[in-house]
Amino acid sequence: MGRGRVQLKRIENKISRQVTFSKRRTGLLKKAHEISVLCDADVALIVFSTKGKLFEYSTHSSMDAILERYERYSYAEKLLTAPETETQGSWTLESSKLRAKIEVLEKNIKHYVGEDLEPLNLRELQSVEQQIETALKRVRTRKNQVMHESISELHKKERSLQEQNNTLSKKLKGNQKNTEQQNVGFMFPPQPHHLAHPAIGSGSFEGGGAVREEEYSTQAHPISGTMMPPWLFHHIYQ
Amino acid sequence: MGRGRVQLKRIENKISRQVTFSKRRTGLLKKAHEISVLCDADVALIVFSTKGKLFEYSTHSSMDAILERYERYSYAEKLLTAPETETQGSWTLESSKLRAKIEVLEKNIKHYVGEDLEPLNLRELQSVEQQIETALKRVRTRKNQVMHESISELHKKERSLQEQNNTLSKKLKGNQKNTEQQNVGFMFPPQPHHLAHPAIGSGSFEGGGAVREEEYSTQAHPISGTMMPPWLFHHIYQ
DNA sequence: AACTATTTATAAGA
DNA sequence: TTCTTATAAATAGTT
Repeated sequence: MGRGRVQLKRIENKISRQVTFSKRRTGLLKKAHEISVLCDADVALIVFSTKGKLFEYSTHSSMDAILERYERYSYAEKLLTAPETETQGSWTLESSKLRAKIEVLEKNIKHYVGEDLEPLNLRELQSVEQQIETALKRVRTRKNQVMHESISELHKKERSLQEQNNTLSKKLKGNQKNTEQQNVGFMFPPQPHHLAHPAIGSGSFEGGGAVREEEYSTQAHPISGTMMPPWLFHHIYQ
Repeated sequence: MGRGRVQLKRIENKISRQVTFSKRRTGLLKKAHEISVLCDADVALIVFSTKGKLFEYSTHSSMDAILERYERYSYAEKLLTAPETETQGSWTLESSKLRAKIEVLEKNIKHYVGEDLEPLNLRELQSVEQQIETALKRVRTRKNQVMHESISELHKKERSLQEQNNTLSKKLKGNQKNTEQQNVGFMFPPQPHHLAHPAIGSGSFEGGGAVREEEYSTQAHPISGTMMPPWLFHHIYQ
């Protein structure tokens, strides 16, 4: 798209290669974002320039989440694809046993992941459904717990800092009664990384009440409302 | 690009969402390939459809290589994923590696079943939750399908039996005009056990319509206000 | 799965 | 880089 066709081969001129890279990278990230929004897909895109600079885009569920999902998804396939070219005699037997076990485990996983459901009858489907529901409940419970722990830890930290703050403030007042302007406030220290999530780290979260899971899957975009498109946001801030 | 602009928001119509996904996915993969060739970049693209199907593209240096590079580049914490140090090729898997795989699979299953969640952090928990939700949707969709199939089959049977019944009834009337008391009705044969649900056997349900997957996640109650008892409702619509 | 009318992306030039 | 513009490509809506 542009003036003149383009051959699908490496652009030799370094400058125009760079320019093209910059333009197309923008376009690619944009399109990745578009398909993820329009079609409700999970997308992860990683691009390394020739020089080794990284550019990335990923749907709300962070890059790591998607990569993890990818690994899980492709893991089974890899195992299945792993060909049987056994040469060693001594451990062939044991090996085949292990393989059998793997097969069983994989079938199990497939059902948990909602694949290969065709052969199941109604009763079996219901059983699987029930199991999955239980699992979901457990996962949510655990998530809840983790969040509450984080929150109360933060509260604790907050209280302790406040105390310290007050103490220092008093000392300061006692020491320098004559001084007019006094610095009383102290900054909080930086939060540990795993708590630095915009929705969790910042206020606006009710620590007391029950936690509804929905709030976390719908990751509000921190900069929505600004002039910057989300696919660019990544380059700059992440 | 096309007839009419497109709003950057989820396409609500399922069919056109799917069509758009298919088209744009092709385009996206193509462009990913193009930039990698033209600009000599390393690209990894992962796309999961709404339904959880995986599509991927990666430059010559395999997906794993790029993901590893990514992980190296960005500080990485991976949990469920085994480091996968295997060299590709036609070689044999050693027992110890098989064991390692089994371990991973078992860990995976445990997570799907909602066990061993303690070591997972918030992000990982969310990822697991999302996967389980997807699985649940799939299982329910499949169950629904099975039930609809059963129902329409029963309707067919019912019609055919009714016809037969009528035919026999007519014959009987013609044969024995003089007899006062006549047995006209015929019993249905016993239903197969898994279908012997009181409300399914009786009419009042439209077996024909296609079932949209969305109906199961959005808890809309399409038939509230009908005569159908809630327990059946649950099976069919959830 | 094809067909087009349009919108987008982008190559080249400045 | 950024802007402009001519043109190639992608694709939304339709059949």
